[in-house]
Amino acid sequence: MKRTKPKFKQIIDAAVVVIAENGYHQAQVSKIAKQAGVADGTIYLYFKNKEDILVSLFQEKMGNFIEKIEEEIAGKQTAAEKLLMLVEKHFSLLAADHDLAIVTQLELRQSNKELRLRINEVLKGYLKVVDQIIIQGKENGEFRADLDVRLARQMVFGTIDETVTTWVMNEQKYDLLKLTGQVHQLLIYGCGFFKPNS
Amino acid sequence: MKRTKPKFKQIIDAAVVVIAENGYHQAQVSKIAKQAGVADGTIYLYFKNKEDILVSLFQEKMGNFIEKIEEEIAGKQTAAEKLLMLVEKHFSLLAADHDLAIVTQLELRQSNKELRLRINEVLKGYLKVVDQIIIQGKENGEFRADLDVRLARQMVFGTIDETVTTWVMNEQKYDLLKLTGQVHQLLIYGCGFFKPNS
Amino acid sequence: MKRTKPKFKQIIDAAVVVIAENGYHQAQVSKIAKQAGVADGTIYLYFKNKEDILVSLFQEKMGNFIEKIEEEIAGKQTAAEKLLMLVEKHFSLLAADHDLAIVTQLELRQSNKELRLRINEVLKGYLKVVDQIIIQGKENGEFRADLDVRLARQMVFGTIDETVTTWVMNEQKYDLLKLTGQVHQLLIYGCGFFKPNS
Amino acid sequence: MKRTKPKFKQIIDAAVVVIAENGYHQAQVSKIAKQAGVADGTIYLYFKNKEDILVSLFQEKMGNFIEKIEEEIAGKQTAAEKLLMLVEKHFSLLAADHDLAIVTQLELRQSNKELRLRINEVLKGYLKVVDQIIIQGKENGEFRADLDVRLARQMVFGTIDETVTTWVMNEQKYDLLKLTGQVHQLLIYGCGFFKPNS
DNA sequence: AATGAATGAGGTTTCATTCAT
DNA sequence: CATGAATGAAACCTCATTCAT
Repeated sequence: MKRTKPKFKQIIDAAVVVIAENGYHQAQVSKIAKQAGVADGTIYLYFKNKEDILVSLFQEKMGNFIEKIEEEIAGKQTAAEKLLMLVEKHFSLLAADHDLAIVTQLELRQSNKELRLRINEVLKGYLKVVDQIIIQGKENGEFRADLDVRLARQMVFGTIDETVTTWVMNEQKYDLLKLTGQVHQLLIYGCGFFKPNS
Repeated sequence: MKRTKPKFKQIIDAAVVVIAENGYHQAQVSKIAKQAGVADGTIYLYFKNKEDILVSLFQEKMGNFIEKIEEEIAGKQTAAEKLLMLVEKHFSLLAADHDLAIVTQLELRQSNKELRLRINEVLKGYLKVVDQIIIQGKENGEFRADLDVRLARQMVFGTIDETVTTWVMNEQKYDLLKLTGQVHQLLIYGCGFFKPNS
Repeated sequence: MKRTKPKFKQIIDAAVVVIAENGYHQAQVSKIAKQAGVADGTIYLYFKNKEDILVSLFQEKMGNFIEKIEEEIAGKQTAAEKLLMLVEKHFSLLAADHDLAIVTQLELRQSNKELRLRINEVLKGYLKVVDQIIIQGKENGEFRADLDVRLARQMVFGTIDETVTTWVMNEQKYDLLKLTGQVHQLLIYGCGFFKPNS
Repeated sequence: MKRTKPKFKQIIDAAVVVIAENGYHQAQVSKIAKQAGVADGTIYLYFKNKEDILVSLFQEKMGNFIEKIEEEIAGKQTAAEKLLMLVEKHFSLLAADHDLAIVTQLELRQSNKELRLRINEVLKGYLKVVDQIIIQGKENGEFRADLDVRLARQMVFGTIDETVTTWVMNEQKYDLLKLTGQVHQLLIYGCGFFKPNS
């Protein structure tokens, strides 16, 4: 399996660095090869084409991402606690890797429609986790019974994503992790966690 | 004033159509000129360069957008009513122009960093409107007093944007406008509109 | 006759200024029109095309040039005196019009082969004057009998031209006119004015 | 070192042929590539841009030029002999390569100011050689003590250059080399080689 | 497995010239 | 006579991908 060979990860990590430093449109294959310490042609022994590098990058990094979040969530009971963990992990994982944050929030979004569709495929795993939390919340009465799962998921992902993007665009000047509590509150209130005043 | 001449709008509208149909990277100036019914060179009598077409497109369309929303909002009293109008207008304006929706949600995001920075400048006007609503809501007690304005704004914009993007990516198969009420509810609950159950 | 109308000269003078200030390749017809205070299209009422402006410019300016030199030379007796006057006038006329000097020595030489051939046609009048001086010098014994007229003419023109070009390239920092005597000496010595040592 | 690779010279030689045959402004990169038998893109593995081809062309050819002349001159004793050798080599090298003569005397002069400045840098090496000959001539009494070195150099270069240009413009119909003796005589007389008659 | 020299398609922009007013 | 908005052809350069070694 190619994906397990050392050069596979080596090239992906090089891609993250090169894209973060130079931007998506200035991340030529030759630059990535140089950063990875291999010849241009070697890239094509591990990846079908340039798009494949980027999709693999997202799969690899986001795969880890989802796995870690699922592990942490498994240990929590309530939907609200799970959501808190999700936000915290989402923030902490990106805050821990500045280059990756730049790549996922800013640079990779400049890719063409086809590539973004394939990236969205990868994202679906993450969105399913969110859906499960919301469904659980509705079932056990934490959240409103009339909550639309898809819309709630869009609020959760949209809010988290917009928060991280704003943080990256502000050059990560403030502490993203400190926002966890307030963002979590926005989300669970939006989900009707506390019953509207009766 | 160039921006008032008929060909200025003519070229911008042509750009929207061409980008929506062919994608950002396949929207050559010659295609836009052909669609607009002018010569390639004529484009450059009205725009400094290709980037200027795209920025002007955004300014023109989003400018209208913000103006219309501000007008409608002015007639409303409460922050919740204003937010409802904002969501409704945002959805209805994009639902009314399928091509424009594709361009703003998917295609224009592929532009390079410099162009996106200039687009963000235009967006700031929109975000200010959101901020004002949130501030009013906090002041008159509709919203939580401990609500962080910036985070709330990010939730509002992130949720709306994510909702529209999902709708566009699903090829606009369902009625975006029908989501208005539920999205609005998510947002005002998130803002603590109804006091947590006491 | 078009050439006598005021706008004809007006446009030519504008061309000299624009070319001197912007360089040959940045001297667009529209810039010349603006400098001349006329519309772009008006240029084409007085000149067949852009090349015609440049050839006319050279004819007009160099025509004056040759006329003035011929007048001055007519009053001199010996070939050596005539050559001195030629050098002096050549230097003084270009030193008096810095823009024209830049245009003739640097900018107009960037024109294409065809244009340069037409410019050379105009130059022939000047070269004939030089030839006549050299022939007279040979006939009356001032110059060597074995002097090749064509080569001598090339020395005269080449030396004067190179001197002026160097002066222009040095941004006209020193006094060109002060070189007259020494340049003259180079030329008449080259022509064998003083008999080789016997 | 790129400059030593065979394709470097191959492309430069192709550029000389293409420019000589088509003229400076009709010498597209694609034509040069075709003539050199390489792909368009290959050009850019050896040259930064089109201008770099032309500067390198001049450096390469004129570099050889200056080297050869310096070698030949080293074997001569007097300034007059050295000057004779300079004229002879200058004429013979250009007479031996008709295309190069066209390129250096006519076509390359159409280049823009920046390119010509870089070409002039290369020329300075040639002019230094001339200066040294003149200075030697003055020191050992061959030439006039009051000879201005800079003006004399301008005469030498101006005369030689004008002679070659005229020969090229006359389509190289006559034998340039046969002019060597007479041109040499013009130059050394101009330098006062034979004392003026006393 | 690894290399890296070579390939070649494709698009933005300028500007001389025209012609309807 | 004069205008100036409109035209449209034409070329440099980049970079993902290949393949002989």
